Amino acid sequence: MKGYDRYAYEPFAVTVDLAVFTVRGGALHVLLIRRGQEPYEGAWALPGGFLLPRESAETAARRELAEETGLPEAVVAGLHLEQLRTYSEPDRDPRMRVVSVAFTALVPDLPEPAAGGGGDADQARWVPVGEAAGLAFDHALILGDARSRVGAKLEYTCLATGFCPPEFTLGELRSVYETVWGTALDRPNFRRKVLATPGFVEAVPGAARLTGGRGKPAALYRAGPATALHPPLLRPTEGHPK
Amino acid sequence: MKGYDRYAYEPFAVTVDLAVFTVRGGALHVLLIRRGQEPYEGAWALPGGFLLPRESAETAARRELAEETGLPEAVVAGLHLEQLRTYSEPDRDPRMRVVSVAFTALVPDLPEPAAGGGGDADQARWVPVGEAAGLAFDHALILGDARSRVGAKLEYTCLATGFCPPEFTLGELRSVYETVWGTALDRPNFRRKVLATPGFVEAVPGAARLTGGRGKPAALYRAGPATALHPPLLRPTEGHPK
DNA sequence: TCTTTAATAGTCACCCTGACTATAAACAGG
DNA sequence: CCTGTTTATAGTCAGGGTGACTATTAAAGA
Repeated sequence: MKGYDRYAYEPFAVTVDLAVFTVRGGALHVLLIRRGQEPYEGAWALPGGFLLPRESAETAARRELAEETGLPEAVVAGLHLEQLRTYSEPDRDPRMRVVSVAFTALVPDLPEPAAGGGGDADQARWVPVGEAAGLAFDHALILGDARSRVGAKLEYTCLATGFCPPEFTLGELRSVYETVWGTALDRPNFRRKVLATPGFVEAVPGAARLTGGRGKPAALYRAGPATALHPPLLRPTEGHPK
Repeated sequence: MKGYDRYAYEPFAVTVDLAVFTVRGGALHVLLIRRGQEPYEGAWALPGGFLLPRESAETAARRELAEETGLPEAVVAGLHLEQLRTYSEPDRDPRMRVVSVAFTALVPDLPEPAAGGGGDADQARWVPVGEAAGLAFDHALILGDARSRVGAKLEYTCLATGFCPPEFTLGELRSVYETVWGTALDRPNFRRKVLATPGFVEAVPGAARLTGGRGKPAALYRAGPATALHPPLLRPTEGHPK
């Protein structure tokens, strides 16, 4: 706060931008909206918006998330939402100086294409991250940073369960890792590792899921109370031959 | 950017705050300045200041760091500086709405008490983190977050060398870990681990340090090109008995 | 000279991990 | 109805990293 009263300070516009991920059909998807006006009219962009006068960035991010996904407030309140970083390059918005606090969120595969509800976005859609090109502003950079962060977080936190419905099989959980990391994991080893981590998942007392797809029916699990993974679940040979 | 032209947006003041750490005499220290005016006049605070009109937060943070520490620009340009997170609670500053982007920096033990140079702070001082109480604004929260981050980063990155002078002994490096983590580490095991990680440190071709302190003279090392630690160097029993 | 301190070398057992094999239980198709 | 495919689950085995520990060397200080 040095110089607080000495420098003339410039007012900035402050926004939040959200990189909302889900796993759908074996591919990592991100929620994008189509811009309805200049600049970048017609281009796809990350959802987001201005902070209201008495809102923190976290509050604004959760509000925007609820508006864009159409999820009920109660559900949104329980979702994993995390500050990524703040983007403040002077020319990131061609009209004026905008500082944006970026967030990352993980949601299970939603039944509807999202954003039919209260959102005032022109159009909203889940897009495979590989196909998200030509994003407005510096949103490609933000998306890249968010993608890296999510991949890294899977290694040493339990938040992969955030991509899963309330009850899931170990196969579904493994497919989250395989989808985000883009690598295949050994089934028995993954199972051993997850079950050996106390508090990561807990078995559902009821029966096993029956005629889901092909193959032997799998047991159902719920997310456990743990948040960190010790020791971590490292992705294979991530450029570093272990 | 949804609603960009729909909501009336409120202008905010944007600042950077810096948690600058160093290891000195077996204790983790943080750089604090004494506030010269209200609010919190006379209280200690993290160094920081407003973004200039065409500055990014990163640029502003590095500029403030140079001003506060009195280090030459060339040195500051090479220091490790990392965004921590953005603090945007509406009432974090009693006068007006201020959004602050917080950064963490690691510096070697500086010869001078710092901030005699170009800084316009009332007074600047290195303070052991344990004795930093009654900080202005939400700076105690920021300091706590920064401290956690630094501790965690030591586990899976090489940035402990950022606390060391250009050439250092393994004992000095180990003392960085012990100081930040507050735990004792086994000497031989630490040595084995560090030397087994390619690119973490590299031996200095010259001779060993001679009459430093007591004990057998130690070999000198430099920071290597690696930035990540695979596998990580986990702190002992960090609540999770491995 | 003897003690203390720190650096360095080396040992050993345990556990985690990756790689792999085997069995069970569903479905698809002929 | 049988067979092949798919997935879940159980289990084995060797190698590597780690924690715990001992031993040796080389300096400073009393």
